[in-house]
Amino acid sequence: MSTEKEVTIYDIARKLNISSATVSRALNDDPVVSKKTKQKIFDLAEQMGYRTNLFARNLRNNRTNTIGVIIPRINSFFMSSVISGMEKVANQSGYNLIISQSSESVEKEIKNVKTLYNSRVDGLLVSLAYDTIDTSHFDVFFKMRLPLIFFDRVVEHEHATNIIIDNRKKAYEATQHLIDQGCRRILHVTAIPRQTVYVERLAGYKQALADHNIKFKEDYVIINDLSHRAGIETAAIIQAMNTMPDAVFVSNDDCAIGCMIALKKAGIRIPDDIAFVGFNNDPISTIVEPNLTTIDYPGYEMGVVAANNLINHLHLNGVAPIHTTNTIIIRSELIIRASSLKRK
Amino acid sequence: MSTEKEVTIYDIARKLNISSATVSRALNDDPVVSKKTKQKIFDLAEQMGYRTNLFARNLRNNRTNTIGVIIPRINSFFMSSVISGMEKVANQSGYNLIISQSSESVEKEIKNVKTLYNSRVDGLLVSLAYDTIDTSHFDVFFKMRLPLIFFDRVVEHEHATNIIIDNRKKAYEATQHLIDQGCRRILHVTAIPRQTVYVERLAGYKQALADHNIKFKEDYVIINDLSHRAGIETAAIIQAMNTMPDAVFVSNDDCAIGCMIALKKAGIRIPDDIAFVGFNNDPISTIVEPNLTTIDYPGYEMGVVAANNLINHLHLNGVAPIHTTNTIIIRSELIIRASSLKRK
DNA sequence: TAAGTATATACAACCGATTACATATTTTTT
DNA sequence: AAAAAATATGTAATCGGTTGTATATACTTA
Repeated sequence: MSTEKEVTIYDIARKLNISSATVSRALNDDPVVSKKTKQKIFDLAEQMGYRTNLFARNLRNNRTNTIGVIIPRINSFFMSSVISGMEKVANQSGYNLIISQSSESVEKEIKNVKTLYNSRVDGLLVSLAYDTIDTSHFDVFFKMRLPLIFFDRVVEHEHATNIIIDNRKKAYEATQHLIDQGCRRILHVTAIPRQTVYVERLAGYKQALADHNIKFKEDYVIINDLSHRAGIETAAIIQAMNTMPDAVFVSNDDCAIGCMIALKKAGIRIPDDIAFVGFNNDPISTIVEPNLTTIDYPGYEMGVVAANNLINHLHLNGVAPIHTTNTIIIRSELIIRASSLKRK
Repeated sequence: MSTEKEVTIYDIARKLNISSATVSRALNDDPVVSKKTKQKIFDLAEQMGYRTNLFARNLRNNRTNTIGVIIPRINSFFMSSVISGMEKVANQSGYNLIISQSSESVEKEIKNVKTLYNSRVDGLLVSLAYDTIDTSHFDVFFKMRLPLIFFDRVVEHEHATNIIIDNRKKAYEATQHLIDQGCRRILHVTAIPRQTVYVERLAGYKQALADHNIKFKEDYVIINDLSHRAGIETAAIIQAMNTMPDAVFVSNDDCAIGCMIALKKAGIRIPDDIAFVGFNNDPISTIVEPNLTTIDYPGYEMGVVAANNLINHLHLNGVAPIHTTNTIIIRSELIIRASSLKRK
């Protein structure tokens, strides 16, 4: 075994006594090259173990066939499903994915944008960090007319497409479902309503209450980081209340389950004393007892749609500017399980 | 807003009336360039919004600062943790990660290797697909002396480093623990012992039985794909047995939990009738009731170690050939929870 | 001050593919 | 058989950095 020198089109050209231009054309299947020559070139390339030097190509073409992805964190069921979907689509279309995590911090997100910009990705798929409000760090992309798609945690932007689910409607449905079960004191546990997702969910929750003549109470909204641990803490808060709620609608399954388990340990019956609805439809929602009612948030599909959309746009190459489609709403669904069924 | 032309070192050189070579050297902080000139160049580069063209650089340097990752599937807790760890390390060292999924198929894996090879990744981090036995598709990498690290699903190879946990020992401990709890009819549910991981676990299981004078029975080993669904099917098999086992040691939490829940539904008490031990320490193992005894498999750490190792090797640039370290064993641990505690 | 050394900058080739344009070869038409 | 058209191939510039070598300038030293 020894390090082999890379084979170039020049090597092939020399051996066949033809010009490198012809080799290049042949390898790109240019119809202008005769079938005979093409075959010779293909065969020799194969035999010599030729592989395109993508830098040389990209340097000329000024395209990388690479898509940048920025997400808060990869290791949740939802996010890894999204990535899985994106990877599949990208791979099929000959694109590579460069994934970077913002770890929920704007600073890191800004750094990531810079890195990906310098890596000359052809476009960007982004789910915003927890505390991103100002999005001017993406301006470099808009300036260079590079397509950008936000998904899940999005922000309205004239030059970007958003891919989301109808958070308001689903939150409405979740709340209404609880009301239908006879609940009246419904708590909403969510993250700071800074990101649209949470604003919308809160709005849906409020609307459902209003539509059923239930008065909205400020202290029935609990704000935390939606972690499992936060769920446990929320359980303590609930137990300390004068009148306990009869239902809790949480913006994420992890947190919902943390809370549910803690309450169960304290002897509170789910759903009889307190009904629960989560959000995301993580696999854990079917493991916990009772199984958690939740909103199915199709991560894989979201990843597929986001990547497809970006790649389509890249192929149209500016023919259809990205702001023609502004928002894509993915189908999502309330899945009713035992944790919220008071009336069997 | 308008598409801006990219700024090159030539633009900077022209404006400052110096040569592009000096600009290039200055931007790479070459000590041969005077401080004054450097400052001028830095300032102008900043002001003009210069960014390095990585293709041009890579074309010259023949390095990409990119690491390829091939995994069976990203959307499991374990794998996404691994990736998370890799991404963190890579990002810190200025490397990009290109992740591709083999979807547990050799064919796809072969395709991925080719793609990554053509993308000129500097090295490869690989966890093998379910049915990969022959690994000759990695030969191109060895041939070009590109470093390759296997993790989790590994294969012995003279030129690759393996990063694993001590599967045999941990399986031994898990089995011994069950024996200590008084179990004697211990079932082992695992994948086809084709990949070392499963071979080792099976070996550890057998060894523990042997060391405690329990006769190994061929039909106490159940082979499936370790999915949740497979767990449910396994529950049916167990119930159909003449004498049911008093313990089950499963090679993965997902499958263990599927089986456990199905048995519970059938009225079998866990752990009193049948004790359970899983593998991986997925978050679900603390959600299910009773909580699942399992082996903590530190994915994040594994990702960190794998990426660190590869990058170290890249920086040493052949000084330390990769086969000097052949195997790295990550610490892992049996975590005892209620699902296996017969003696409280 | 002249020679010698150190420091700073410039020149130009190079990495490997792409492609507009020029030229050569073959085929078709008259 | 000559001209026209169609087809196939070649020439050379280009993308934007990097770097070995040459040259120019400043600083020591004798």
